[in-house]
Amino acid sequence: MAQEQNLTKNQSLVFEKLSAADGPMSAYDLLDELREQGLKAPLQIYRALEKLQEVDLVHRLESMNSFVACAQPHCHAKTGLVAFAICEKCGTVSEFSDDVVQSRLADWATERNFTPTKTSLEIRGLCQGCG
Amino acid sequence: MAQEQNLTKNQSLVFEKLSAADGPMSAYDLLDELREQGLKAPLQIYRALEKLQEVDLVHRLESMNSFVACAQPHCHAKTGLVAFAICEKCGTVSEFSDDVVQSRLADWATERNFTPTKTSLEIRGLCQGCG
DNA sequence: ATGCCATACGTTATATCATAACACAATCCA
DNA sequence: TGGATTGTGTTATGATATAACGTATGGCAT
Repeated sequence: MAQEQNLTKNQSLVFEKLSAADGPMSAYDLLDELREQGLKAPLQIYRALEKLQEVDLVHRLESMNSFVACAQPHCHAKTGLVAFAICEKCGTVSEFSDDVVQSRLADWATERNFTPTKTSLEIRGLCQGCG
Repeated sequence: MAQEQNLTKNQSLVFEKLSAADGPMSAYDLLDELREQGLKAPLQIYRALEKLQEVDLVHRLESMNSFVACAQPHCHAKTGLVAFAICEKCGTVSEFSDDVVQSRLADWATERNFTPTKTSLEIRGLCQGCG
């Protein structure tokens, strides 16, 4: 944390909105909800999101072009690999990580001299309540 | 296999083009290259891609909004989970699968009564030659 | 304090990716 | 034979993302 202290106005607005949401939001969702705070252009959102991803406060869900506030900023910055389970019915996103998966992937990369920069792991499906 | 026999004209065109390519292509890349074969609209491409994904001849790379021909249609249809390593410099995509990763994720899902429909696992980074 | 650098901001315009809606054609097979 | 399913073609539109430009702000070494 403490990172949250360093955020600029736009970054804070986006982060607060995303944290308050109960699920993922697209950049344009965020823009719509932040117009009354003075934000007017997509780039303002995308730039804030870019920074927030850099400092691990926000994750991008590649499979649905949207964004979520990180569930536990403190932990995951260390663990590296973050995975998501996304319910296609109710939209709930569960964030988790798995050391075994992580090390298997690290092994794969090491064996092939592949240098990973970012990994995305997303499971689409139906959650307990919706299954 | 044999599946390739059942493809329609548009599906074949898209699959052939994608198979001949040495890397991923976007839907609009495909459209540009298939105009001379008579394809004119994005939907013709997207519909073909949709079918090709259903029969496991093509994969979608979520992190880059593009598509690749499946490296080994016969095997992967069984294995279920397919992972990709994507070089951000040269664009090369390596397809692989890992039973351990797969079973860990299956366990996670089972424990939570989550019913997976599709999983995407993509590692961005630099390949051996580009690292 | 001055000048420089890195970072963020605001704005307009544009690029890129994807689907809705409608009408028509081909095929299967009950 | 006629209904269901799947594929097609077309136009229009929606949704997501970035380029390019200029300005402003804050740190910090001189």
